[in-house]
Amino acid sequence: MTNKLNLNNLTKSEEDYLKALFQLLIEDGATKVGNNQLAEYLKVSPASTNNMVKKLKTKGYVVSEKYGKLDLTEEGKPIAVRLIRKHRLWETFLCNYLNFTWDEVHDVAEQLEHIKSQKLIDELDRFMDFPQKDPHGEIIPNADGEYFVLPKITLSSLEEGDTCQLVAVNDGSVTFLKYVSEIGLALSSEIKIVEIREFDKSIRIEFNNAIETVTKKFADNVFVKKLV
Amino acid sequence: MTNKLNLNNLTKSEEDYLKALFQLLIEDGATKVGNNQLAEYLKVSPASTNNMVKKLKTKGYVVSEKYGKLDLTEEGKPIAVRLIRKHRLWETFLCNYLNFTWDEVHDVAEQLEHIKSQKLIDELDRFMDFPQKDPHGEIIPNADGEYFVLPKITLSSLEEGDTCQLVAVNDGSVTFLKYVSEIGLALSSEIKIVEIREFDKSIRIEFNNAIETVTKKFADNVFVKKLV
DNA sequence: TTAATTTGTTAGTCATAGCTAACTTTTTTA
DNA sequence: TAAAAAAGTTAGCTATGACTAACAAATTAA
Repeated sequence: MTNKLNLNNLTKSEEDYLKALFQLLIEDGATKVGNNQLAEYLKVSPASTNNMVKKLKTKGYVVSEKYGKLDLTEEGKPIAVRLIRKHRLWETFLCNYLNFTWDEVHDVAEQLEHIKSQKLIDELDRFMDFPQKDPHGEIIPNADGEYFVLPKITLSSLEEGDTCQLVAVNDGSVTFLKYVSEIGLALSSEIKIVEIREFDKSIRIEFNNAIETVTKKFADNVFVKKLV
Repeated sequence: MTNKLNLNNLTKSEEDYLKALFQLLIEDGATKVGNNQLAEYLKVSPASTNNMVKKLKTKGYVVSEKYGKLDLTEEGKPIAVRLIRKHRLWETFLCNYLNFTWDEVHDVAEQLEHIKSQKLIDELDRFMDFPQKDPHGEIIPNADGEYFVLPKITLSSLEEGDTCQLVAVNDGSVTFLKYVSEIGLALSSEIKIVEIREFDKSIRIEFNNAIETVTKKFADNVFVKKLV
Protein backbone atom coordinates (compact mmCIF):
# COMPACT_ATOMS: atom_id res chain seq x y z
CA MET A 1 0.00 0.00 0.00
CA THR A 2 2.19 2.79 -1.28
CA ASN A 3 0.44 5.84 0.04
CA LYS A 4 1.77 8.06 -2.70
CA LEU A 5 3.40 11.17 -1.34
CA ASN A 6 1.27 14.07 -2.45
CA LEU A 7 3.62 16.23 -4.48
CA ASN A 8 0.78 18.62 -5.20
CA ASN A 9 2.18 19.55 -8.55
CA LEU A 10 -1.02 21.32 -9.42
CA THR A 11 -1.35 24.78 -10.87
CA LYS A 12 -3.35 27.47 -9.11
CA SER A 13 -6.09 27.03 -11.71
CA GLU A 14 -6.29 23.28 -11.29
CA GLU A 15 -6.60 23.78 -7.54
CA ASP A 16 -9.32 26.36 -8.00
CA TYR A 17 -11.40 24.02 -10.14
CA LEU A 18 -11.05 21.07 -7.75
CA LYS A 19 -12.02 23.21 -4.78
CA ALA A 20 -14.97 24.72 -6.59
CA LEU A 21 -16.27 21.32 -7.65
CA PHE A 22 -15.92 20.05 -4.11
CA GLN A 23 -17.83 22.99 -2.72
CA LEU A 24 -20.65 22.56 -5.19
CA LEU A 25 -20.81 18.80 -4.60
CA ILE A 26 -20.40 18.66 -0.86
CA GLU A 27 -21.01 21.99 0.69
CA ASP A 28 -23.93 23.20 -1.30
CA GLY A 29 -25.42 19.74 -1.13
CA ALA A 30 -26.03 19.52 -4.86
CA THR A 31 -26.76 16.00 -5.98
CA LYS A 32 -25.43 16.61 -9.47
CA VAL A 33 -23.00 19.21 -10.75
CA GLY A 34 -22.73 20.02 -14.43
CA ASN A 35 -20.14 21.75 -16.54
CA ASN A 36 -21.96 25.05 -16.91
CA GLN A 37 -22.78 25.18 -13.23
CA LEU A 38 -19.10 24.89 -12.41
CA ALA A 39 -18.32 27.53 -15.03
CA GLU A 40 -20.80 29.96 -13.53
CA TYR A 41 -19.50 29.33 -10.01
CA LEU A 42 -15.94 30.11 -11.11
CA LYS A 43 -17.04 32.95 -13.38
CA VAL A 44 -15.33 31.52 -16.45
CA SER A 45 -16.76 30.35 -19.77
CA PRO A 46 -18.21 26.84 -20.14
CA ALA A 47 -15.50 26.19 -22.73
CA SER A 48 -12.76 26.90 -20.20
CA THR A 49 -14.38 24.60 -17.69
CA ASN A 50 -14.79 21.86 -20.25
CA ASN A 51 -11.12 22.15 -21.08
CA MET A 52 -9.95 22.02 -17.50
CA VAL A 53 -12.28 19.16 -16.59
CA LYS A 54 -10.79 17.18 -19.45
CA LYS A 55 -7.33 17.78 -18.03
CA LEU A 56 -8.35 16.89 -14.48
CA LYS A 57 -9.91 13.68 -15.78
CA THR A 58 -6.67 12.55 -17.38
CA LYS A 59 -4.91 13.36 -14.11
CA GLY A 60 -7.39 11.17 -12.28
CA TYR A 61 -9.02 13.76 -10.03
CA VAL A 62 -12.37 14.08 -11.76
CA VAL A 63 -14.75 11.60 -13.38
CA SER A 64 -17.64 12.16 -15.76
CA GLU A 65 -19.20 10.63 -18.82
CA LYS A 66 -19.55 12.62 -21.99
CA TYR A 67 -22.47 15.01 -21.56
CA GLY A 68 -22.77 13.66 -18.01
CA LYS A 69 -22.39 15.13 -14.55
CA LEU A 70 -19.08 15.74 -12.80
CA ASP A 71 -17.69 14.04 -9.73
CA LEU A 72 -14.44 14.03 -7.79
CA THR A 73 -12.38 10.86 -7.40
CA GLU A 74 -10.96 9.68 -4.09
CA GLU A 75 -7.70 11.30 -5.22
CA GLY A 76 -9.39 14.59 -6.02
CA LYS A 77 -11.31 15.07 -2.80
CA PRO A 78 -8.40 15.35 -0.35
CA ILE A 79 -6.81 18.00 -2.55
CA ALA A 80 -9.93 20.11 -2.26
CA VAL A 81 -10.19 19.50 1.47
CA ARG A 82 -6.59 20.58 2.00
CA LEU A 83 -7.30 23.80 0.11
CA ILE A 84 -10.32 24.49 2.26
CA ARG A 85 -8.25 23.77 5.35
CA LYS A 86 -5.61 26.23 4.22
CA HIS A 87 -8.18 28.85 3.30
CA ARG A 88 -9.91 28.67 6.67
CA LEU A 89 -6.70 28.61 8.70
CA TRP A 90 -5.49 31.73 6.90
CA GLU A 91 -8.83 33.46 7.42
CA THR A 92 -8.60 32.67 11.09
CA PHE A 93 -5.07 34.02 11.27
CA LEU A 94 -6.01 37.22 9.46
CA CYS A 95 -8.99 37.89 11.73
CA ASN A 96 -7.50 36.86 15.04
CA TYR A 97 -3.96 38.19 14.69
CA LEU A 98 -3.86 40.75 11.90
CA ASN A 99 -6.97 42.84 12.61
CA PHE A 100 -8.79 41.86 9.44
CA THR A 101 -12.56 42.04 9.51
CA TRP A 102 -14.97 39.38 8.29
CA ASP A 103 -15.42 40.93 4.92
CA GLU A 104 -11.73 41.60 4.24
CA VAL A 105 -10.31 38.12 4.66
CA HIS A 106 -11.75 36.19 1.74
CA ASP A 107 -9.74 37.65 -1.15
CA VAL A 108 -6.43 37.44 0.65
CA ALA A 109 -7.13 33.89 1.83
CA GLU A 110 -7.88 32.95 -1.78
CA GLN A 111 -4.30 33.87 -2.58
CA LEU A 112 -2.73 32.40 0.54
CA GLU A 113 -4.41 29.01 0.12
CA HIS A 114 -2.24 28.36 -2.93
CA ILE A 115 1.07 28.72 -1.10
CA LYS A 116 2.82 25.37 -1.29
CA SER A 117 4.39 24.39 2.02
CA GLN A 118 3.18 21.63 4.28
CA LYS A 119 5.23 22.96 7.15
CA LEU A 120 3.78 26.45 6.78
CA ILE A 121 0.22 25.30 7.28
CA ASP A 122 1.02 22.80 10.04
CA GLU A 123 2.92 25.42 11.98
CA LEU A 124 0.26 28.07 11.43
CA ASP A 125 -2.28 25.61 12.84
CA ARG A 126 -0.08 24.95 15.87
CA PHE A 127 0.65 28.67 16.34
CA MET A 128 -3.08 29.38 16.63
CA ASP A 129 -3.49 26.34 18.91
CA PHE A 130 -5.48 24.21 16.45
CA PRO A 131 -8.62 26.29 15.95
CA GLN A 132 -11.81 24.34 15.20
CA LYS A 133 -13.74 27.00 13.33
CA ASP A 134 -12.94 29.88 11.02
CA PRO A 135 -14.21 33.45 11.57
CA HIS A 136 -17.38 32.73 9.57
CA GLY A 137 -18.21 29.77 11.79
CA GLU A 138 -17.17 27.09 9.32
CA ILE A 139 -15.38 23.99 10.59
CA ILE A 140 -11.69 23.80 9.68
CA PRO A 141 -10.73 20.38 8.28
CA ASN A 142 -7.94 18.85 10.38
CA ALA A 143 -4.49 17.78 9.22
CA ASP A 144 -5.78 14.27 8.46
CA GLY A 145 -8.18 15.72 5.93
CA GLU A 146 -11.28 14.87 7.91
CA TYR A 147 -14.06 17.02 6.68
CA PHE A 148 -17.22 17.77 8.57
CA VAL A 149 -20.04 19.72 7.02
CA LEU A 150 -22.16 21.78 9.33
CA PRO A 151 -25.84 20.93 8.85
CA LYS A 152 -26.81 24.08 7.02
CA ILE A 153 -30.13 25.28 8.35
CA THR A 154 -30.79 28.72 6.96
CA LEU A 155 -32.46 31.45 8.93
CA SER A 156 -35.08 31.55 6.19
CA SER A 157 -36.17 27.97 6.93
CA LEU A 158 -37.44 28.76 10.42
CA GLU A 159 -40.96 29.73 11.47
CA GLU A 160 -42.49 32.51 13.46
CA GLY A 161 -41.67 32.22 17.12
CA ASP A 162 -38.59 30.06 16.63
CA THR A 163 -35.38 30.97 18.39
CA CYS A 164 -31.93 30.18 17.01
CA GLN A 165 -28.26 30.85 17.30
CA LEU A 166 -26.10 32.11 14.42
CA VAL A 167 -23.49 29.45 13.62
CA ALA A 168 -22.13 30.52 10.24
CA VAL A 169 -22.58 32.88 7.32
CA ASN A 170 -21.97 32.49 3.63
CA ASP A 171 -18.64 34.16 2.96
CA GLY A 172 -19.02 34.70 -0.75
CA SER A 173 -20.03 38.35 -0.81
CA VAL A 174 -18.29 41.31 0.77
CA THR A 175 -21.39 43.49 0.77
CA PHE A 176 -23.34 40.77 2.56
CA LEU A 177 -20.69 40.31 5.25
CA LYS A 178 -20.45 44.06 5.81
CA TYR A 179 -24.20 44.20 6.16
CA VAL A 180 -24.22 41.37 8.70
CA SER A 181 -21.70 43.04 10.96
CA GLU A 182 -23.19 46.52 10.51
CA ILE A 183 -26.54 45.48 11.92
CA GLY A 184 -24.70 43.93 14.86
CA LEU A 185 -25.00 40.22 14.16
CA ALA A 186 -22.06 38.00 15.12
CA LEU A 187 -21.35 34.32 15.59
CA SER A 188 -23.41 32.91 18.47
CA SER A 189 -25.89 35.78 18.35
CA GLU A 190 -29.30 34.61 19.55
CA ILE A 191 -32.03 35.44 17.10
CA LYS A 192 -35.82 35.20 17.46
CA ILE A 193 -38.15 35.10 14.48
CA VAL A 194 -40.77 37.71 15.32
CA GLU A 195 -42.75 37.70 12.12
CA ILE A 196 -42.56 36.45 8.55
CA ARG A 197 -44.35 38.75 6.16
CA GLU A 198 -46.38 36.79 3.66
CA PHE A 199 -46.16 39.43 0.94
CA ASP A 200 -42.41 39.33 0.25
CA LYS A 201 -41.17 36.71 2.74
CA SER A 202 -39.25 39.40 4.60
CA ILE A 203 -38.53 38.50 8.20
CA ARG A 204 -38.65 40.57 11.36
CA ILE A 205 -35.98 39.24 13.71
CA GLU A 206 -35.08 40.18 17.25
CA PHE A 207 -31.54 40.10 18.61
CA ASN A 208 -29.53 42.21 21.06
CA ASN A 209 -32.91 43.50 22.35
CA ALA A 210 -33.57 45.18 19.02
CA ILE A 211 -35.77 44.37 16.06
CA GLU A 212 -34.56 44.37 12.49
CA THR A 213 -36.24 43.46 9.21
CA VAL A 214 -34.29 41.36 6.75
CA THR A 215 -35.09 40.00 3.30
CA LYS A 216 -35.44 36.34 2.38
CA LYS A 217 -32.25 36.65 0.33
CA PHE A 218 -30.42 37.78 3.44
CA ALA A 219 -31.88 34.97 5.56
CA ASP A 220 -30.83 32.41 2.92
CA ASN A 221 -27.19 33.24 3.60
CA VAL A 222 -27.34 33.04 7.38
CA PHE A 223 -26.88 29.59 8.90
CA VAL A 224 -28.31 28.87 12.32
CA LYS A 225 -28.79 26.22 14.97
CA LYS A 226 -32.38 26.03 16.16
CA LEU A 227 -32.80 26.42 19.92
CA VAL A 228 -35.44 24.39 21.76
CA MET B 1 1.52 66.06 -7.33
CA THR B 2 -0.68 63.08 -7.94
CA ASN B 3 1.14 60.34 -6.11
CA LYS B 4 -0.29 57.65 -8.32
CA LEU B 5 -1.87 54.88 -6.33
CA ASN B 6 0.19 51.79 -6.94
CA LEU B 7 -2.25 49.25 -8.30
CA ASN B 8 0.58 46.76 -8.64
CA ASN B 9 -1.03 45.06 -11.58
CA LEU B 10 2.14 43.13 -12.20
CA THR B 11 2.40 39.41 -12.80
CA LYS B 12 4.52 37.22 -10.56
CA SER B 13 7.10 37.01 -13.36
CA GLU B 14 7.29 40.75 -13.86
CA GLU B 15 7.82 41.16 -10.13
CA ASP B 16 10.54 38.50 -10.13
CA TYR B 17 12.46 40.26 -12.89
CA LEU B 18 12.23 43.69 -11.24
CA LYS B 19 13.40 42.33 -7.91
CA ALA B 20 16.25 40.38 -9.49
CA LEU B 21 17.44 43.43 -11.41
CA PHE B 22 17.31 45.50 -8.26
CA GLN B 23 19.32 42.98 -6.33
CA LEU B 24 21.98 42.77 -9.00
CA LEU B 25 22.14 46.57 -9.34
CA ILE B 26 21.96 47.64 -5.73
CA GLU B 27 22.68 44.77 -3.44
CA ASP B 28 25.48 43.08 -5.27
CA GLY B 29 26.94 46.47 -6.03
CA ALA B 30 27.31 45.77 -9.74
CA THR B 31 27.94 48.93 -11.72
CA LYS B 32 26.42 47.49 -14.88
CA VAL B 33 23.94 44.67 -15.34
CA GLY B 34 23.46 43.00 -18.69
CA ASN B 35 20.75 40.87 -20.18
CA ASN B 36 22.59 37.55 -19.86
CA GLN B 37 23.63 38.29 -16.31
CA LEU B 38 19.99 38.80 -15.33
CA ALA B 39 19.08 35.61 -17.21
CA GLU B 40 21.67 33.59 -15.33
CA TYR B 41 20.57 35.05 -11.99
CA LEU B 42 16.96 34.07 -12.65
CA LYS B 43 17.93 30.76 -14.24
CA VAL B 44 16.03 31.43 -17.45
CA SER B 45 17.27 31.76 -21.03
CA PRO B 46 18.66 35.07 -22.34
CA ALA B 47 15.81 35.09 -24.83
CA SER B 48 13.23 35.03 -22.05
CA THR B 49 14.97 37.86 -20.27
CA ASN B 50 15.21 39.91 -23.42
CA ASN B 51 11.51 39.46 -23.93
CA MET B 52 10.54 40.46 -20.42
CA VAL B 53 12.90 43.42 -20.35
CA LYS B 54 11.23 44.68 -23.50
CA LYS B 55 7.87 44.45 -21.77
CA LEU B 56 9.09 46.17 -18.61
CA LYS B 57 10.55 48.97 -20.70
CA THR B 58 7.22 49.71 -22.35
CA LYS B 59 5.67 49.72 -18.88
CA GLY B 60 8.24 52.25 -17.77
CA TYR B 61 10.01 50.28 -15.08
CA VAL B 62 13.25 49.51 -16.88
CA VAL B 63 15.51 51.52 -19.18
CA SER B 64 18.25 50.39 -21.54
CA GLU B 65 19.62 51.14 -24.97
CA LYS B 66 19.76 48.46 -27.61
CA TYR B 67 22.70 46.19 -26.83
CA GLY B 68 23.24 48.31 -23.71
CA LYS B 69 23.06 47.73 -19.99
CA LEU B 70 19.89 47.59 -17.91
CA ASP B 71 18.68 49.98 -15.26
CA LEU B 72 15.56 50.49 -13.17
CA THR B 73 13.50 53.67 -13.42
CA GLU B 74 12.30 55.62 -10.40
CA GLU B 75 8.98 53.79 -10.91
CA GLY B 76 10.65 50.40 -11.00
CA LYS B 77 12.77 50.70 -7.87
CA PRO B 78 10.00 51.03 -5.26
CA ILE B 79 8.29 47.95 -6.66
CA ALA B 80 11.45 45.92 -6.07
CA VAL B 81 11.92 47.43 -2.61
CA ARG B 82 8.39 46.54 -1.62
CA LEU B 83 8.99 42.95 -2.73
CA ILE B 84 12.15 42.77 -0.66
CA ARG B 85 10.27 44.23 2.30
CA LYS B 86 7.57 41.58 1.96
CA HIS B 87 10.10 38.80 1.53
CA ARG B 88 12.02 39.77 4.65
CA LEU B 89 8.96 40.34 6.79
CA TRP B 90 7.66 36.89 5.88
CA GLU B 91 11.04 35.31 6.58
CA THR B 92 11.02 36.97 9.96
CA PHE B 93 7.52 35.71 10.68
CA LEU B 94 8.37 32.16 9.63
CA CYS B 95 11.47 32.03 11.81
CA ASN B 96 10.19 33.85 14.86
CA TYR B 97 6.64 32.51 15.06
CA LEU B 98 6.40 29.35 12.96
CA ASN B 99 9.55 27.46 13.97
CA PHE B 100 11.17 27.65 10.57
CA THR B 101 14.95 27.47 10.43
CA TRP B 102 17.26 29.73 8.46
CA ASP B 103 17.51 27.41 5.54
CA GLU B 104 13.79 26.63 5.27
CA VAL B 105 12.39 30.14 4.94
CA HIS B 106 13.63 31.27 1.56
CA ASP B 107 11.45 29.18 -0.77
CA VAL B 108 8.26 29.85 1.13
CA ALA B 109 9.01 33.57 1.37
CA GLU B 110 9.53 33.61 -2.41
CA GLN B 111 5.91 32.54 -2.73
CA LEU B 112 4.52 34.75 0.02
CA GLU B 113 6.16 37.92 -1.30
CA HIS B 114 3.80 37.84 -4.28
CA ILE B 115 0.60 37.95 -2.22
CA LYS B 116 -1.17 41.17 -3.10
CA SER B 117 -2.54 42.92 -0.03
CA GLN B 118 -1.22 46.13 1.43
CA LYS B 119 -3.09 45.54 4.66
CA LEU B 120 -1.63 42.06 5.05
CA ILE B 121 1.94 43.27 5.04
CA ASP B 122 1.28 46.36 7.16
CA GLU B 123 -0.47 44.28 9.79
CA LEU B 124 2.17 41.57 9.73
CA ASP B 125 4.77 44.27 10.34
CA ARG B 126 2.75 45.66 13.25
CA PHE B 127 2.06 42.19 14.66
CA MET B 128 5.82 41.53 14.88
CA ASP B 129 6.34 45.03 16.32
CA PHE B 130 8.16 46.47 13.33
CA PRO B 131 11.28 44.32 13.15
CA GLN B 132 14.42 46.02 11.78
CA LYS B 133 16.26 42.98 10.48
CA ASP B 134 15.34 39.63 8.97
CA PRO B 135 16.66 36.29 10.28
CA HIS B 136 19.69 36.48 7.97
CA GLY B 137 20.62 39.88 9.39
CA GLU B 138 19.43 41.90 6.40
CA ILE B 139 17.71 45.23 7.01
CA ILE B 140 13.97 45.20 6.29
CA PRO B 141 12.89 48.21 4.16
CA ASN B 142 10.22 50.19 6.01
CA ALA B 143 6.71 50.99 4.85
CA ASP B 144 7.92 54.21 3.21
CA GLY B 145 10.16 52.19 0.94
CA GLU B 146 13.37 53.45 2.48
CA TYR B 147 16.08 51.06 1.61
CA PHE B 148 19.36 50.77 3.42
CA VAL B 149 22.08 48.50 2.18
CA LEU B 150 24.37 47.06 4.78
CA PRO B 151 27.96 47.75 3.86
CA LYS B 152 28.83 44.24 2.77
CA ILE B 153 32.24 43.42 4.10
CA THR B 154 32.82 39.74 3.50
CA LEU B 155 34.67 37.56 5.95
CA SER B 156 37.10 36.80 3.14
CA SER B 157 38.17 40.45 2.90
CA LEU B 158 39.68 40.53 6.40
CA GLU B 159 43.27 39.85 7.37
CA GLU B 160 44.97 37.60 9.87
CA GLY B 161 44.41 38.78 13.42
CA ASP B 162 41.27 40.77 12.62
CA THR B 163 38.20 40.31 14.80
CA CYS B 164 34.66 40.75 13.52
CA GLN B 165 31.01 40.18 14.22
CA LEU B 166 28.70 38.28 11.88
CA VAL B 167 25.99 40.66 10.63
CA ALA B 168 24.43 38.78 7.73
CA VAL B 169 24.71 35.80 5.44
CA ASN B 170 23.85 35.29 1.80
CA ASP B 171 20.50 33.53 1.80
CA GLY B 172 20.63 32.10 -1.68
CA SER B 173 21.68 28.54 -0.93
CA VAL B 174 20.09 26.05 1.43
CA THR B 175 23.22 23.92 1.74
CA PHE B 176 25.25 26.99 2.68
CA LEU B 177 22.78 28.09 5.36
CA LYS B 178 22.62 24.59 6.82
CA TYR B 179 26.41 24.52 6.93
CA VAL B 180 26.55 27.89 8.70
CA SER B 181 24.22 26.81 11.46
CA GLU B 182 25.73 23.32 11.77
CA ILE B 183 29.15 24.67 12.64
CA GLY B 184 27.49 26.89 15.24
CA LEU B 185 27.69 30.32 13.64
CA ALA B 186 24.80 32.70 14.26
CA LEU B 187 24.06 36.41 13.89
CA SER B 188 26.28 38.47 16.18
CA SER B 189 28.79 35.64 16.57
CA GLU B 190 32.27 37.06 17.22
CA ILE B 191 34.84 35.65 14.85
CA LYS B 192 38.63 35.96 14.88
CA ILE B 193 40.74 35.33 11.80
CA VAL B 194 43.46 33.01 13.06
CA GLU B 195 45.21 32.23 9.81
CA ILE B 196 44.76 32.60 6.07
CA ARG B 197 46.42 29.78 4.18
CA GLU B 198 48.26 31.11 1.14
CA PHE B 199 47.90 27.88 -0.87
CA ASP B 200 44.09 27.82 -1.28
CA LYS B 201 42.98 30.95 0.62
CA SER B 202 41.23 28.79 3.20
CA ILE B 203 40.76 30.55 6.51
CA ARG B 204 41.10 29.29 10.06
CA ILE B 205 38.60 31.13 12.21
CA GLU B 206 37.96 31.09 15.92
CA PHE B 207 34.52 31.51 17.46
CA ASN B 208 32.69 30.07 20.48
CA ASN B 209 36.15 29.10 21.80
CA ALA B 210 36.65 26.64 18.95
CA ILE B 211 38.64 26.71 15.73
CA GLU B 212 37.19 25.88 12.35
CA THR B 213 38.62 25.97 8.85
CA VAL B 214 36.47 27.42 6.09
CA THR B 215 37.02 27.91 2.36
CA LYS B 216 37.25 31.23 0.56
CA LYS B 217 33.93 30.45 -1.11
CA PHE B 218 32.34 30.10 2.30
CA ALA B 219 33.90 33.33 3.56
CA ASP B 220 32.64 35.19 0.48
CA ASN B 221 29.08 34.55 1.60
CA VAL B 222 29.48 35.67 5.19
CA PHE B 223 29.06 39.38 5.87
CA VAL B 224 30.71 40.91 8.91
CA LYS B 225 31.31 44.11 10.81
CA LYS B 226 34.97 44.60 11.66
CA LEU B 227 35.63 45.14 15.35
CA VAL B 228 38.38 47.55 16.46
C1' DT C 1 -43.58 13.71 -29.79
C1' DT C 2 -41.82 17.31 -31.87
C1' DA C 3 -39.90 21.95 -31.01
C1' DA C 4 -37.58 25.03 -28.05
C1' DT C 5 -34.38 25.65 -24.63
C1' DT C 6 -30.62 24.46 -21.96
C1' DT C 7 -26.37 22.16 -21.46
C1' DG C 8 -22.13 20.39 -23.11
C1' DT C 9 -18.46 20.12 -26.69
C1' DT C 10 -15.22 21.41 -30.25
C1' DA C 11 -12.46 24.41 -33.02
C1' DG C 12 -9.86 28.19 -33.33
C1' DT C 13 -7.89 32.63 -31.20
C1' DC C 14 -5.32 35.33 -27.73
C1' DA C 15 -1.86 36.56 -23.94
C1' DT C 16 1.78 35.12 -20.84
C1' DA C 17 6.07 33.28 -20.38
C1' DG C 18 8.99 29.85 -21.13
C1' DC C 19 12.25 27.46 -24.76
C1' DT C 20 15.92 26.61 -28.94
C1' DA C 21 18.27 27.98 -32.95
C1' DA C 22 20.02 31.36 -35.75
C1' DC C 23 21.66 35.75 -36.20
C1' DT C 24 23.84 40.49 -35.03
C1' DT C 25 26.42 43.55 -32.35
C1' DT C 26 29.92 44.44 -29.06
C1' DT C 27 33.93 43.31 -26.65
C1' DT C 28 38.10 40.88 -26.01
C1' DT C 29 42.36 38.99 -27.27
C1' DA C 30 45.83 37.31 -30.16
C1' DT D 1 43.25 45.50 -36.27
C1' DA D 2 41.26 41.36 -37.54
C1' DA D 3 39.53 37.07 -35.67
C1' DA D 4 37.36 34.88 -31.83
C1' DA D 5 34.43 35.03 -28.01
C1' DA D 6 30.78 36.88 -25.49
C1' DA D 7 26.62 39.32 -25.16
C1' DG D 8 22.31 40.65 -26.97
C1' DT D 9 18.44 40.03 -30.28
C1' DT D 10 15.01 37.93 -33.21
C1' DA D 11 12.04 34.38 -35.05
C1' DG D 12 9.46 30.73 -34.27
C1' DC D 13 7.90 27.03 -31.24
C1' DT D 14 5.56 25.15 -26.81
C1' DA D 15 2.17 24.90 -22.80
C1' DT D 16 -1.32 26.96 -19.85
C1' DG D 17 -5.61 28.83 -19.48
C1' DA D 18 -8.53 32.26 -20.75
C1' DC D 19 -11.98 33.61 -24.67
C1' DT D 20 -15.89 33.46 -28.73
C1' DA D 21 -18.47 31.20 -32.17
C1' DA D 22 -20.45 27.28 -33.94
C1' DC D 23 -22.32 22.97 -33.22
C1' DA D 24 -24.25 18.59 -30.84
C1' DA D 25 -26.73 16.30 -27.26
C1' DA D 26 -29.99 16.24 -23.63
C1' DT D 27 -33.78 18.04 -21.36
C1' DT D 28 -38.09 20.54 -20.93
C1' DA D 29 -42.32 22.33 -22.56
C1' DA D 30 -45.89 22.92 -25.81
